[in-house]
Amino acid sequence: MELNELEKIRIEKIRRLKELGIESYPTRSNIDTTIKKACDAFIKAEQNEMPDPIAVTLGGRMRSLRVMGKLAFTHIEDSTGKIQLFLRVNELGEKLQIFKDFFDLGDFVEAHGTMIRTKTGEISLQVDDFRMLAKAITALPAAKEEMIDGQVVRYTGLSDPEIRYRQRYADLVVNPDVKKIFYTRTKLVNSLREFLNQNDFLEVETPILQPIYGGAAAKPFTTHHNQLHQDLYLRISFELYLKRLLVGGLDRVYEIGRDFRNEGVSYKHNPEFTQLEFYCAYFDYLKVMDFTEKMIRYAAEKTLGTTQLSYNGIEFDLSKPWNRVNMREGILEKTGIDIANYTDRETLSSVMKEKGMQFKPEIPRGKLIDHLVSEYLEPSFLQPTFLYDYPWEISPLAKRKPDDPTTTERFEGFIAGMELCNAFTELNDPIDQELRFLEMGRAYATDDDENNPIDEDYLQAMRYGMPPNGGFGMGIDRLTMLFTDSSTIREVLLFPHLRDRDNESAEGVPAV
RNA sequence: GGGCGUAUAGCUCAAUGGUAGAGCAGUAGCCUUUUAAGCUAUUGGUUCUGGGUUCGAAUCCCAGUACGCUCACCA
Repeated sequence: MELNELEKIRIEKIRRLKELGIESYPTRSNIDTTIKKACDAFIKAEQNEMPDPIAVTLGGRMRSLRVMGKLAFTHIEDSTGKIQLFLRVNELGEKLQIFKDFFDLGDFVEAHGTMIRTKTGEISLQVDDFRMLAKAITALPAAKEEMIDGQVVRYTGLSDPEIRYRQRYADLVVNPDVKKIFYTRTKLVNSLREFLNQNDFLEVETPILQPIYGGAAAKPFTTHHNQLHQDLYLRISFELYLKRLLVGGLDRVYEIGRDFRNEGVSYKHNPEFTQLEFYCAYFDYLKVMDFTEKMIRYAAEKTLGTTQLSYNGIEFDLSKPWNRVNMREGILEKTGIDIANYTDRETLSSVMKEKGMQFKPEIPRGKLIDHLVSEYLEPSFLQPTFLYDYPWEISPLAKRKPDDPTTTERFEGFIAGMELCNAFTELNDPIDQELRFLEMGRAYATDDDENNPIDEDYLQAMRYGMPPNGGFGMGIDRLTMLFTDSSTIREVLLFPHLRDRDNESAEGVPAV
């Protein structure tokens, strides 16, 4: 490992401390409370006429340091807050020199003393003893502000996005807003769980390693089980396993977990992402719509304390009902094309060409419609919107409308032009399902990557009888983006996927 | 995958083709109520990598790598 100058200096300090009999990484600490608890107790005690002195042992990371001749100030930080340590020669004698010589920003320290207020009124710990808990060798980026010519110059501690994502640990220490995003994310997930649990849903865990992948159209990651000599896929969705559970009599189930898709990375795509899926017996897609509105509203109230959100300058209110747009009507309104009049690929593609639209000419009808939606509808869905009634060709797991077998009871939810969720009245007819699987196989026969093999066992499950039910899937990362006003998915992932930096094995291998 | 852009000290950034700098951090010294501490001095560079042009390259050209934006792809 290559050490820079600053790191060598700190290693030398560790060595010199050892000579003085001081361990830089002791095994145990003697901390007896958190910074917040100590401050709260002190504030409470101050309200008495003659408060008793409060003695505590606190621990944390040194975040600021001001050393003078015979005294020193430093702020230490734990996950509950920050407090100033006040170190004087009066209490510490010669030991103060140890602090001045060997303690640096970033070190974890422990300090015993009495809670006081300094002359400026700041709650502080007047230290009578201190210890190193863990020496930091690499210096944290310095975060400071300075007045230059009347302008506040902010030295952002760490702003290079590459280092921020690759060394998220440093990012979290230095940039407090980052920490806030992940607290919000966890609160959001907790609130969704809470809501589903309150509605009698059962949380379950289904296989991530799957012999047949399905439930979505996406390229999978593949892997191999050595002993079983079996190729396996990382799941691209939970759908087919969760619906098996409805056959088994678990009427309301949900799972929150990771999906993996071997596809492009973008501001709203990461190869692994967190999904919420639920399935509810005896629901149809209209009930799922209502339920979705309630759930997301609940999540906003619980997580943010408000339903008024702003994303990328777009204001929206989750307490209001979402807009509902019928797909056929929506497309007609935006493009003048009534897809009901063009029932095959050729006619639809030729009218689209007449309108001067750019698209791959060979794609099937379903994908043409999908193109119309993503090109002309999605970007206009800035306010929360359900787009509903999707063509059957692109919805192989959704039930057909009773009065129109070419259309399925399916909707997707959008906010700020971004797809957030996808739901339908689930197809529970095993005979139709088999036809649909066969049809999919034909449609994608030329496209190897998306040619999902037929899941015979899933059909077997359905033949035992699956209750009518409504299902729902939502990207948790995207909802977190909306809740934290983050412009890219990487900001809401602790460790977003990045390309290998120094991959020796990749060297000299020509790009395929 | 395409286009555009970025890469310089630990961090944030400067630098007409002509000696590679600043602030913060660091180091040494002074300093008993600081919190942007202050004052004095000072260390620190494979200018992303590899080629090329040139008397001379951080700067211009070519190739590569990583990152960013964007387009394409993506139920």
